[in-house]
Amino acid sequence: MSELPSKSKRATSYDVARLAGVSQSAVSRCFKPGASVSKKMRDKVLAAAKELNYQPNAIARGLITRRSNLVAVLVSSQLNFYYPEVLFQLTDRFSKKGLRVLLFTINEEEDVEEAINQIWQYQADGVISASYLSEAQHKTLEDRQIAVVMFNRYFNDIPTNSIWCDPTDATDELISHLVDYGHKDFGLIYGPKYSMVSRERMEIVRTCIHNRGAKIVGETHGNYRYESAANAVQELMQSSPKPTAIIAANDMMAMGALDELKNVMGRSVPGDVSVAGFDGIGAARFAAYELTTIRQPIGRMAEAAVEMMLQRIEKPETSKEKRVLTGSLIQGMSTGPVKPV
Amino acid sequence: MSELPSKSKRATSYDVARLAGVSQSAVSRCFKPGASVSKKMRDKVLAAAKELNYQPNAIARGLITRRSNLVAVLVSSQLNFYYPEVLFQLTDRFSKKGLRVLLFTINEEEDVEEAINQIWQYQADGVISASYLSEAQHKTLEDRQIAVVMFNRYFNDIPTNSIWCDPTDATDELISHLVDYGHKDFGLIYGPKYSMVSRERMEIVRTCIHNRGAKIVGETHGNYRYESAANAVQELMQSSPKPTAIIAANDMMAMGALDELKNVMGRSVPGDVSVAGFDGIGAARFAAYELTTIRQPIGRMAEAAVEMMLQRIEKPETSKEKRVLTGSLIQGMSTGPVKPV
DNA sequence: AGTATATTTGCATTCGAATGCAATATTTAA
DNA sequence: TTAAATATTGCATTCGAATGCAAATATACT
Repeated sequence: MSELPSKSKRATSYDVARLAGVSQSAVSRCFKPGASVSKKMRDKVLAAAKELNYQPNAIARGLITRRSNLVAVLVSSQLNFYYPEVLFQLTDRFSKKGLRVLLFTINEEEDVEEAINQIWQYQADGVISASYLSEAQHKTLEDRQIAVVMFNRYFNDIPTNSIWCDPTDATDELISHLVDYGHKDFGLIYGPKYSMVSRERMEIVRTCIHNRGAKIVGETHGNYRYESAANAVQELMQSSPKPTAIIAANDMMAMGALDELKNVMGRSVPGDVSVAGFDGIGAARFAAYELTTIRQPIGRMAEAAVEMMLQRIEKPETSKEKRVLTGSLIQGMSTGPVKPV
Repeated sequence: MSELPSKSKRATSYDVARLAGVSQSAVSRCFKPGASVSKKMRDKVLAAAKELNYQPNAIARGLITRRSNLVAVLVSSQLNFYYPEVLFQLTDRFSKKGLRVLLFTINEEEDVEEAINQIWQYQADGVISASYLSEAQHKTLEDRQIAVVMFNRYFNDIPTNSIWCDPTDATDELISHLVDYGHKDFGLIYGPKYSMVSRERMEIVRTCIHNRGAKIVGETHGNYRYESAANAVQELMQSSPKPTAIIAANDMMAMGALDELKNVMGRSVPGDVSVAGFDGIGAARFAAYELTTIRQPIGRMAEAAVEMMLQRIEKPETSKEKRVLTGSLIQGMSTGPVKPV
């Protein structure tokens, strides 16, 4: 008949217990899903909890249960619209499963180390990496019993829990379309040299091009960002013969390439040059681009990643798994027949 | 001489203390910045800590200090490139200040309630809201002593800690340019009805237009997303006289409007119609758009928000503050003189 | 009713680090 | 050299919820 509860001080399970006239353990059990509690007890406790605005303290809970229900998500902070899409998809889904997202943006290699430290300090239950992560760093996390799921990357040498998108079929479809359209000379824009995704995608592209009897007249690198495509295109257009089709390792660069061709170099797309990318980000569908692209099913990939993460957190010992979804070709307006000479 | 440390079990401050032959309190103090520790002690402890891979457990620390060093960030999950930019800027900066970001994506009103619950459970020290937040919800957070900083929004009726961007001068500059270019008939695309940002921006636009002796020939609403601009533009172009300049409440809609005009309706921009937006997002600078827009200094706003948040967390009692930065006009290629008839 | 069984509840302890206070060590001043 | 002042260290307790185990209560069965 005296304490004002929530105003100055947060109510604890003891406060609720006192008000409801039961033990603290009882309160705790009322907030634990499968626990053994009678209906009468639960009603009493929940009423008291409501009155005091009580919500269990996740910090205290985490301390004793050794489960923080936090998942760290590592994404690159570069201006590549792919990352926000992935991040938001993951976050929405984790929320629904009762996990909170601790966000880490990665600019440079060192940021990963710092993130790993923080992840360890905060006892995150798991990590989704959609960013660089060395094998050593991966191992550090595993050693510390933190579940790791790699999003759109994996290691060749060690088993990894990962979600991967296989663009092979869609790429073949893309290239054969282009070849059917009369394209024989291709220019390729890779992502950064260290990027496995880029290497893998472009390797498939190369193979398909050769299989279809066409050839690569120029290859260069960008850094996955829009701006980096401008130089790349300039360089490719120096080749002789000039490419009639340009494939970029992601949509951001494809958009940059398309803009450079149309708006700076005054070429028409797809009239003079066809352009295609990878990812299928939202912006690729904007009318200014209508990009032909190999789409990753980001929603389904996120779904799979979340599922795998829950799995790993529950049963850390089960063997590693690589889940592969397939990319699909989106036929946009940025590719078309070669202009008759 | 027996326990293997990190492999199966995480080292605690006690383990470090034992190895270094000191007390647990000493270990704790070695990890607290300003604490009283001799050099000898610190060296011994840090060496032991290193050997055991020890990092203080943020969860346990949070329990006793009542500071989680977590900041919740609420952003809308809609596909509007403005949010990721803000989010990443905030996250980068919070990291540097030793705060972790707990991310909440908001789809619908109810998500906010859930987020508030989680914030309470996780004892977040503060909340940055770049999303809906009702006065009642704001009050709930304040009552619970959680620092709240509103990003790009504020309440009229109650004092709020907020960061706001004032576009007045830049808008006046924009409109006067347009009027000088001969524009007399304006079409406006608002954001969603409930959006204060939209209302405020467009009110300024209206005022400027009237002050300059031009007139508004059509007004309609979008939902801030790219796609929503298509209908809006169709509607505006039914007006008579038709607008020669269209101002959208954000860049996403301006981009959508521009694309609808150019690529669907076959008008030239800025030849037939000039288009301008608000925000100054990265995509607005793409060559396909080169949007004229009123830029928010997102980096500086994020900086200010982080600063204010730290301030609030340290000294919750200091009086509320609204910090206003000014927007600036970016002259792109999407606006120009009216075509002579 | 009386016993056996199943369900609820409470007690006491635990998780890992921080901190006020007292005890000890070190430095300074005289 | 010694007393006084200062800097370090350790002890013991605290934060708030979860849980194994034992005690108490309810239910089922004969």
